[in-house]
This record gives sequence, C-alpha cells and structure tokens, in this order.
Amino acid sequence: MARKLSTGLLALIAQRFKALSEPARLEILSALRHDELTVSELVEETGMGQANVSKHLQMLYALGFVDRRKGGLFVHYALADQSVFELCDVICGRIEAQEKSRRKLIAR
Amino acid sequence: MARKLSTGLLALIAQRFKALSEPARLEILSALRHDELTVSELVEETGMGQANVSKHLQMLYALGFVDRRKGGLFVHYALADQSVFELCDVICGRIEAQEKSRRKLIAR
DNA sequence: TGTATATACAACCAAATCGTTGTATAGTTG
DNA sequence: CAACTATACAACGATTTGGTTGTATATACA
Repeated sequence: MARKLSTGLLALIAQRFKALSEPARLEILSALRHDELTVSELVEETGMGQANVSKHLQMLYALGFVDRRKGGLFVHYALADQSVFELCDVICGRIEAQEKSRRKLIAR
Repeated sequence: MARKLSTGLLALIAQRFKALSEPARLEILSALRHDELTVSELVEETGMGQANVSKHLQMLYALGFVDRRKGGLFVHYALADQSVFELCDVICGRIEAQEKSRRKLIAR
C-alpha cells in the first residue's frame, strides 16, 4: 500500500466501509453467504420491508458487493465474492481481543 | 467464522465499520501510520479543527483503534495495531478490480 | 387484453452525524 | 498564585441516512 493514501482514495475506501457500517446491509450480505436469493426471499429472511431491502441492494450492487441476475419476475442477488467475510473476520478478531482484555481487567 | 452471524455481533461489526466510514477518521489513522502524534500535531497534519480531531479520536479510542499516552500537557495517540491497513488493503483490492472491469467495459 | 406479482423508485419523516463554537479541565511555567 | 496551553466536552445547526408509504415498471398468466 502507498505510504500516504490520497484524499480521493480515502474517500473511496470510506464509501465502502460506510456500505458495511449498517447492520441491515450486513444482514443481507450474511443471508447471501451460502446461496443467492431473490428480493422476496431476502425480505422474508430478514423481516425488513421490501422497499428497504431494495434500497440497500441498490447500494450494495453499485459498490460491487453483490451481483444481480434476472430470472422471470424475480431478481436473484448473490455475493460478488467472499472478501466481505475476510473483512468481518479481521473485525471479529479485534472484537474478541478487546473482549478478552476487558475480561482480564475486570478479573483483577 | 460462524455459519450465521448473530444480530448482536452484526451490530458490533457494523459499529467498527462505521468508525472507518468517515474520511476524516481514516485520515487520522493514516497520519498515525508511522509514528504516534499529539492531538495538536494531528490538527496541524490534517487541517481539521481541534474539537473535531478530539471527537474523532474519542471514537477511535473507544473502539480500540488507537492507544493513548499522556505526556505532560500533551496526549500522544498511536495506532493500536496495523489491522486497519489490512482492511484498507482488501477494500483497495476491490476498488482496483472494479476499476479494471470498468475500463474493460469502456474499451469495448 | 386484463389481472396479478416482483422489483424499483420517489417522497417523506425521524434519527443520527459531522463540523463548529464556546467552555471546562488539567497540567505547565513564571 | 496567576497566566497560559493542550485537550476534552457540551450544545448547536446543517446535512445525511434509514425506513416507510405510495406508485411506476416489467414480466407472467388467464
């Protein structure tokens, strides 16, 4: 990685992080982890409103997190790749480490 | 990673992503990449207001992205670890791939 | 062709968030 | 002690954003 990230690149990176900063969108991505789903299936799976799911999907699609395939009346969405979960893994590692050190502090 | 991420964990993960979803905070982290800096130095480095820098630092500290050390009148902030840049690397990989496929589309 | 269904989209409101201004706190220095 | 400096914090206005409601579009089917 470059020594100093340009302001422009920083903005692009921030944009991606922002897409992942909403539990609703993470839930959608998580639901898509193992197979593709239609919008309706995502609505059912997540319990969110249809328009809401659709809006989140537009953002995830625009930023390349999901792929889209039209089949008849339905639109099938799928994960573009698994890198989202790499990111989550790094974050989870951080959370666990913090949790561990927090427990250690309390134990004293 | 677990097959299905719990809603609670999803919220924790989203919280971390949100901290990274602001260019100003990424810029602060980027400035801290190679050595620790005081708040004043960060203000100078980034051109942001002091109160603004301080507020962002509070969030980054609360979420464990930076460490804090008080020396006299100054408070020195440092990166807690380099994992932020792992995350940025994954994102940058995505951005480059998208850019590449975008160019390919236009070339046609 | 007419009806029904799946998805997208615009408009709206409420809540969250960014940056600023002003002030409080803590530590330093004369 | 008094003046000064670095940092944190509260409050405020402007902007953004998430979710909803209502509607438009497109495809299927009778």
